[in-house]
Amino acid sequence: MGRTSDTRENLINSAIELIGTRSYNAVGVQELCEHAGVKKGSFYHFFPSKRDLTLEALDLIWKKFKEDTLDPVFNSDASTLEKFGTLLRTSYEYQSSRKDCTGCVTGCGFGNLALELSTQDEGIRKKIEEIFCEWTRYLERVVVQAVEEGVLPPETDPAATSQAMVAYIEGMMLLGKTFNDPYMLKRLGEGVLQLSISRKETAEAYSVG
Amino acid sequence: MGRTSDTRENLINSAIELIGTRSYNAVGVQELCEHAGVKKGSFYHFFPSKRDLTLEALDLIWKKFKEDTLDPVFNSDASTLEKFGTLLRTSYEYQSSRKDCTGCVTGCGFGNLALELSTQDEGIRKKIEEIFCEWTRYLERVVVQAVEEGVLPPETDPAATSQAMVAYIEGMMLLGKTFNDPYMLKRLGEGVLQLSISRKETAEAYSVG
DNA sequence: CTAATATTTTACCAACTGGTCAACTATCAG
DNA sequence: CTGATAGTTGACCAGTTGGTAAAATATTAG
Repeated sequence: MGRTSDTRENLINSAIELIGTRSYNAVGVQELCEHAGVKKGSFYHFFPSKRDLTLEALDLIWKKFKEDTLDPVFNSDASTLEKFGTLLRTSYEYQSSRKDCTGCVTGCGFGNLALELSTQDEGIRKKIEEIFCEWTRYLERVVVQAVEEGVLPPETDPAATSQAMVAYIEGMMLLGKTFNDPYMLKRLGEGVLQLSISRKETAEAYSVG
Repeated sequence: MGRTSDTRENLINSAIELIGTRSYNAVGVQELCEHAGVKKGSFYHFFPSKRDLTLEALDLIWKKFKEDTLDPVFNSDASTLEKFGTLLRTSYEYQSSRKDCTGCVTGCGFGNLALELSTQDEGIRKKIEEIFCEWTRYLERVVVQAVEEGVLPPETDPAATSQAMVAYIEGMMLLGKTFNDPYMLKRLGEGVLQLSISRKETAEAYSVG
């Protein structure tokens, strides 16, 4: 019954586009509405607040990232080396295209919002934490596979290593954005494989002082 | 001649404290003034804009970080392993204390502002880029030393490796903030040493597809 | 003691913030 | 054709945003 419309989706996509290239606080409800071709009243018909829109936008980009990148890459029968390589290359190409059309390397939408809002909005922080956890689990499976293939050493701790990889990838995106240089991702990408952490060895190495 | 005051310093310190625990856009000029015990007119007597205050705040935290952490650690005659270990432990302890007194892991002030403002303010982006460059140079010297000590393999590329380390540390801080868990830094810290990149080997490993 | 100067204060601004509400309109199921 | 329902609209709100300008007040060097 009643009318149907794609206003809801338009608003979510506008949020992804605008907040993704600038920041949460730099984009107002007004601008979001103008970009979506919608009046402010409609905004609050669909979303109780800007924050709730953002939460849904996070869900959507994570879903898309899984469908478009993570699943195709990690469900393929490629070697682990190829899988990591493809993931990194995809990130590089995406940031490259962002720079071409917006003038800026925009970085990772999750990392961006995490640093801007984690200390101020527990709900958003929690959501991104969960996304990072899921992402880590994706990588963990490949790390296990890599150990089986002999690409990573047998003492490798898959949980620690995959989390370190997520950290490294986020740091890579952060530097790419800071230097506004997509090529940074290409160069840094070469380091991910180095991150295989074997608990026993390294834990001791640092317990000085 | 004329009056003297510490209003300027107070404002810079307020900016470090407030923007550092929240975000640039979440803290207004008004609040900055209240925290510094100063009227808004005084603010604009010393700084042409909030942005300029922020630029100076960045200078100060970088200067302090060098004096309090980087210089003491890296000019010591400790082994490279101890140097990296101390740097990491200092980060952990600082974020730990932040959590104790603010309730939040606040992360790296440079990374925070970089992700929030890089696409919107070229001057701030450039300043943080320069800071990351200087930081990389600090680490590079230690990487060279580590190669000499035999802690890192002789094929190590010091420039690439030190940059990868900065990326990794920033990613570590990002995850620490996202999970609001200082212990994350402790666990992830164990991975830095793995990052020694030898150009020839890894570059080829990824040139698939 | 004075005069030049540095700092502080007060009052003000237009533009914008996120958000509300009630009236209005299009649309779909029966 | 009707009525319930879903979506749209525009006017409105109080509070805040970054920033301005001029008058008032300390302070210090000479």
